[in-house]
Amino acid sequence: MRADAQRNRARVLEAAEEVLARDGLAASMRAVAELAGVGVGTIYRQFPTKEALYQAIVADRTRRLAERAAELAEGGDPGRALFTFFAMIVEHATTKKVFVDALSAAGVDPKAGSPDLRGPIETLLVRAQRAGAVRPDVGMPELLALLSAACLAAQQQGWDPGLRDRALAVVFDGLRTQP
Amino acid sequence: MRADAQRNRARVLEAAEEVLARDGLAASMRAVAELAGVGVGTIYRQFPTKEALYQAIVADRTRRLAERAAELAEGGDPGRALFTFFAMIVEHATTKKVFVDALSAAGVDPKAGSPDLRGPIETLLVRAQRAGAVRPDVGMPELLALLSAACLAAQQQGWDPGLRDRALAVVFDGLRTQP
Amino acid sequence: MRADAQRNRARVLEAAEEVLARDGLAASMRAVAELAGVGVGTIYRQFPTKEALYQAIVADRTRRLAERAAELAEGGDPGRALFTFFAMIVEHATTKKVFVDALSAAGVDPKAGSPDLRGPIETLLVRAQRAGAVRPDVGMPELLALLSAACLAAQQQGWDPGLRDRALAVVFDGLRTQP
Amino acid sequence: MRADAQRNRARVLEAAEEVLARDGLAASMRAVAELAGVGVGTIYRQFPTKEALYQAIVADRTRRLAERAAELAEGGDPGRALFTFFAMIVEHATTKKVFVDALSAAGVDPKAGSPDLRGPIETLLVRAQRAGAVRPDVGMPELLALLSAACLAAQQQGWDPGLRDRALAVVFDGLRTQP
DNA sequence: GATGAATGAGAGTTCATTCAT
DNA sequence: GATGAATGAACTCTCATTCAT
Repeated sequence: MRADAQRNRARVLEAAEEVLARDGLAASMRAVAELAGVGVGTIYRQFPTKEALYQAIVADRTRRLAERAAELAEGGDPGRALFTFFAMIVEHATTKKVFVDALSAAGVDPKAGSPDLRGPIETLLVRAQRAGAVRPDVGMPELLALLSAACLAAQQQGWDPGLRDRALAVVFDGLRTQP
Repeated sequence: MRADAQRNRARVLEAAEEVLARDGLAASMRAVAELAGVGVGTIYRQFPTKEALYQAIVADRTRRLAERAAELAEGGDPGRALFTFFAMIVEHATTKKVFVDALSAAGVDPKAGSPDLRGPIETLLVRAQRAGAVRPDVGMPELLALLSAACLAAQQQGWDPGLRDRALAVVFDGLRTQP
Repeated sequence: MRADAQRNRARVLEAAEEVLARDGLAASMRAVAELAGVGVGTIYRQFPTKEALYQAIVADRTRRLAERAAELAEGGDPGRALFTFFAMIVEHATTKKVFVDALSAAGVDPKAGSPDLRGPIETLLVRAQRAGAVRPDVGMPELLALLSAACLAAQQQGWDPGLRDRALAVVFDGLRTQP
Repeated sequence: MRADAQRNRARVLEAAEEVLARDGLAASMRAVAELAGVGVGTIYRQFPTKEALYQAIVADRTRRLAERAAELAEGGDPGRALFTFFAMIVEHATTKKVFVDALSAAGVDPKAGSPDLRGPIETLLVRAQRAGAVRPDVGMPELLALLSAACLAAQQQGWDPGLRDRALAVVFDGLRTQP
């Protein structure tokens, strides 16, 4: 791919995230193009469809999160690692507001359930359970469900850091091995 | 208001809920009108705007849920009452799928945070805390945040009853007074 | 159908014929709407698709021509009747220029082959053959082929009346019973 | 012109004919470029405009047909020569379907009237009339009109060989010296 | 000279909203 | 009061054409 094409692709993705965050699902391709400073045709060269653009955003973001998960899985306190990742991903959702629902409504699993992320998260969960930090009867489905729920609510209602901490504290307590 | 106008209002609200549930945000006024068996003009006579129609649905639904909360607050096990109401509202979200995001994306607070519901929920929470069934350091903000989160995720991802139970079990454990 | 809707439908059809004649296949719905003095939405209310509009024009025109054919079939010189109708239809194509190709390219049979017209034309042909005015070995397929050909060329190249007469004279001589 | 440029020009013309035949008027430059195995820019270097490309195709084809006409004019039965050429050109139109209308709709005279072909055809006509095979009162305008008509209809409606023969038989009979 | 990425006007179509019937 | 025909802005997407690489 040519250098300019690559640069434009990046600009489009960035702009699309921002516009999606502002306008939600109703975001128009024209708005994305204007923010990116390119013509609409340029977007369509890279992403044949509006939905394809959305999916590309998800994929991009998922990849970055998966990397962070892998890092966390390699060292330190297993329980802490899982909770840290959980909190991090929710914080992410808050920052890049509105984007989760846009995507999931577009038929894309919200990031947590996205295939690439399942593996890394499962690793974190299993490690935490082996270390006795998390109840052994908690499975991936409910963990992902809770994660998605927190992401959705955080971004849609704009959880501030304090609220996020308090809400997640409840969830983490529920996940912890009960004495 | 004339009798037929009142009947029409009810039919429109009912149809709007169903169409919203089916088509999500993209629901068109025409579709609502057709299902209700009225002309689009008739809708506009009652609801000046699409958004006004949505808000009316929320209000309608909120009112009914508030009634249920009040009933629950009057008798029985206080802890059980809170959790029952919590679960009930999430189940509701699953059934009337897609409608939460449609509304919240339209600028309407998801039902849980809606003013009319705050009071009844607070009553349930305070009672449960007084009875020692729920941790005293849990406040309304995080309770509502968790409730919204569960509703959003449940309806957007179609939580089945089993998943709902397991996910809520974690949250409820986190809310319960820790030994 | 309401009176105003009917009036608009007629205006749209008329405008569409004219625009099609001017711009050919590339005619835009917006151009039709502007000439008709209505909004584009008004067109779409009556004709769900650009192609549907085109087909409606064909149907309209076919119906009118079929009526003329029926009239001709009822009296007078059978040979003359066939040739008169043939010439009339070609003249028609010249006047309402470009519309034939627009339609046929849109997948619609050029008027001559259009189902409603087959019957009336066959009647004229058979009568002319029985009267000995037209060669008995000429069949409908080639008659329609020649008719279509003349229509297409007449409208696409704007045959003037003199040219039309001379070209059709050749065809008619070829159709006539050879001595 | 460099050798590779010349080769590209040929490839583009060939591809353009094929694409035009397949997609008709809606043929896109991109499709032509892809089939030719060149970039779109390469086409634009040789043909400043889409229409220029179309005209070049016509010119190319006309030149080849003119050569055939000249060959036919040199020997054999004059009447037969005219009719043979007439039939040949119509068959051509059938094979390279859709292309005639694409061109003529683009404002290009259908091949028969194209300047380069007028001369050769006139030669054939005059020879046939001198030999007494064709009526002396038939002029070039109506001959070209009939030829165009047959070409247009043949390609637009996909005349099969049998239909072509029967339709042309009528025209040829009309052209022949009447006893 | 060749390439194909970028452009942006313009295409068909939809839909919230208005208003004559 | 009810109706649904009319409106036209806005949408997604295409494609002839230009120009940096």
